[in-house]
Amino acid sequence: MASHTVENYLKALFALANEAGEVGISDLSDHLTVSKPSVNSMAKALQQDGFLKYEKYKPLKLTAKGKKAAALVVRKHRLTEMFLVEQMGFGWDEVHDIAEQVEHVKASAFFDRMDELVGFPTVDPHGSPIPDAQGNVLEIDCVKLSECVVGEKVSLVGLSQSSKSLLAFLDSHGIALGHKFDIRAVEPFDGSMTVVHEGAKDQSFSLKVCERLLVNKEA
Amino acid sequence: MASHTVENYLKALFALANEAGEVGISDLSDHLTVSKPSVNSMAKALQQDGFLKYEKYKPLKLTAKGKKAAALVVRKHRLTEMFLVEQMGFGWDEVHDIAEQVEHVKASAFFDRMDELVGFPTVDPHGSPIPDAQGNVLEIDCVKLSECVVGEKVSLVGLSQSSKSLLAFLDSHGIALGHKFDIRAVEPFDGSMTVVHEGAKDQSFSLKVCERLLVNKEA
DNA sequence: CTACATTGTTAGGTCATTCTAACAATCGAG
DNA sequence: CTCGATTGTTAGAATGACCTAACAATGTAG
Repeated sequence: MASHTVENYLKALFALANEAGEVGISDLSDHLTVSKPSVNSMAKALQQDGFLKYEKYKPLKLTAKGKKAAALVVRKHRLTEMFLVEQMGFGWDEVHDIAEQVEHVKASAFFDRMDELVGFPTVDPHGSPIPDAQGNVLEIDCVKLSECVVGEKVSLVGLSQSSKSLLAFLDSHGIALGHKFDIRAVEPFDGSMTVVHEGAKDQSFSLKVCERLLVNKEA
Repeated sequence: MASHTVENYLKALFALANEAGEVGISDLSDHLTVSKPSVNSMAKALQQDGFLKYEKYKPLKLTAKGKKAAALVVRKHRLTEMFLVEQMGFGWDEVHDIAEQVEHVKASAFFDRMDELVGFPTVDPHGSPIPDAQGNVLEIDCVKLSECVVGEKVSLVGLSQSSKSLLAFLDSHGIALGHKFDIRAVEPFDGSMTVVHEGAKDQSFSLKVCERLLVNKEA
């Protein structure tokens, strides 16, 4: 089985490919806070093990094997997050760091049982899809709130790059997954948006926030 | 914090000291299935970090710091076992291997929450005491069943060196922690014992089994 | 008290993972 | 197209954890 370290590289590769398309050595280096030469040599090792297609000066590409291995780590991570929230009473802002560690546990029975106990969820507490046991990821039909226009009614289905501070922001504004928003205004100057939150009070979000909120247009 | 490996050495040192008193390099080497030179150099490293008192050719001795660190790992292990049985529906024979991995998770909030959810237990599913958050271990008042004599009434409070096969044996004989036994006979030839199990049916156990059953005489 | 078995130590080497320093390739702006 | 910035690569070394081979100390049976 892949080491702790290898699993982290795979996970990073997988995540970066999903949001940025092409992944370079530097991207990984930044994301994992590891030097570029380290990434370089790991890339060669991963290629050796068939996880990665790597050619000098070319972007890194996970093979099918690599994608599957990565997806299975992501599965463990997200099932853990779900379990931590649903069964252990943690807040959605607390679970990432714990899951980051628990995901490296090998015993698959552990995760299968979590899956069962939380009722075979398809998304984690931040709305990210949970890959199935074969490593298949169900794509979620959503767009960034920032790409929506005035008059649209949308509901929050997920977050892009959720961070502790984003989650804290959402909590402090009473926002949770599934909430509905009517888009009232988009400020041309800075891209900030004014919306009606759950048919009740008006709120205004900066572009930075709107780019992180993934919504579904069939509100 | 101590690495995964260091935690395993500490745990082994702790366990061996509790059952054998003196711990030598070879004991650890056997227990961890690692070569003696490896143990030797790790001993020096642990000494360097203040976990161990080590002098050439002398038995290994955990320092107070070492004992505490070890106890905290044991705590995580045993809380996990308890959680796996009580909250996740695993059998007592399945939890050791999973806990062996989960115990290395750093996030203490994770274990504190387990502790809470299973009601702050003092012993794990095999009757072994769970150290408290400060690393103190409550000694359990018990003796081996093999040390008891005819006529005594005892109850099972724990197991010594529980293994998958011992647990399977107990399961197949319907024996669980808390069950009561009246000692009917002790066979002088091989030390096997005949007992009345839970006031009902007679059962006979080999010496090997009796040495693994820890009982309390105030049945 | 010697001899052998057990136990522990040293020396030296491997592998995974990381680093820094120095250099090379690529790409975009002008 | 050339220059400089960015990005990627090589070389070389460190660290933690492990190994085997060879040797040294210890302790016990006779």
